[in-house]
Amino acid sequence: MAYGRDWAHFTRWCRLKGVDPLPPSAELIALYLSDLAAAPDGARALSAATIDRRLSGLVWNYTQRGLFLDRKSREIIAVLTEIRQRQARPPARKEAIRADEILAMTATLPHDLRGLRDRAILLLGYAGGLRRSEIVGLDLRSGDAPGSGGHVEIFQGGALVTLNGRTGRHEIEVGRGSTKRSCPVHALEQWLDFARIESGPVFTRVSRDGKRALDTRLNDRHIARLIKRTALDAGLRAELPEKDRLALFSGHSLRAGLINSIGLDGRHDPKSPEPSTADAPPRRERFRMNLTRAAGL
DNA sequence: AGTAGCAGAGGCCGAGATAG
DNA sequence: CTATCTCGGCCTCTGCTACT
Repeated sequence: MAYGRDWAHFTRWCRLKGVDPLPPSAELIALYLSDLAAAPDGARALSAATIDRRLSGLVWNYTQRGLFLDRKSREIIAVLTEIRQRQARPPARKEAIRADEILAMTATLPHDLRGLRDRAILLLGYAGGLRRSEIVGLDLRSGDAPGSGGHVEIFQGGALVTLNGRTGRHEIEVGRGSTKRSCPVHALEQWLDFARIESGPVFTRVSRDGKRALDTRLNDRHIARLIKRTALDAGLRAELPEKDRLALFSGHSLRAGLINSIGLDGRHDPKSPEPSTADAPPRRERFRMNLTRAAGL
């Protein structure tokens, strides 16, 4: 339970201040919260959202002890409002990546097995607007390999990515790109072919010499590192210092990039009505919304 | 609308494999 | 052997979403 750590942190703070965490006192909590926002003794200042969540943790902990902390008390409301006003700023956004930048990034990859894999990851992730965890969770065929979060099927017209999300499954159609160099489906086929992958995790580890595909699923952390490294190598935003450039690109950038380039609102809408299937061609032949072309690949 | 809870993202560090 | 590289484990922070 993550709330256990909230409690531990709070009681440590109380010890340092020489006060008793029990019984709950709104004044004490308010003091604690404002300390979190003020970054005491060199610690990093927490954001209002985190402080809010910490407060939830404390309320929960008090409740577990049969006690009641009123989070709506005047003192707490006042300090939270003050923190929010002080920190008011537009939410931090990761830099979105454009299609030409993705191509520049893939161009920095070598032509060994690892390079094929990473190229497929970048292009597929970008064209499908996938999260890093969604990318590494993909299986070939619908299987239940450990850690599976969905699967991908390849057809003539493109690839169909099916994600098993928390809120149900949804499908993403990834069409073919305008050229082989920019085509996510081609990159995927190349990787699967040379890695001799016929089932199980789509993206696996590669031996260090880049000649053999291993059978363990890739960790999602690799995606984040891949994006940052290739963005640096490709010289994107070269006018910024390296530290800023690293902070700018994250594993989220693939998703954000697609959203920008085709103007979606950032979420797949599972409630949007499926087109009538009465006389539509079979699902796998449709690829009605070519995200790949829309994304500029 | 506000809250609780979940899960995604990044930092740090170390394990394991391989190159020299 | 040591150096280097890739990647995963574990942690914290925080954004997102379901629930009330």
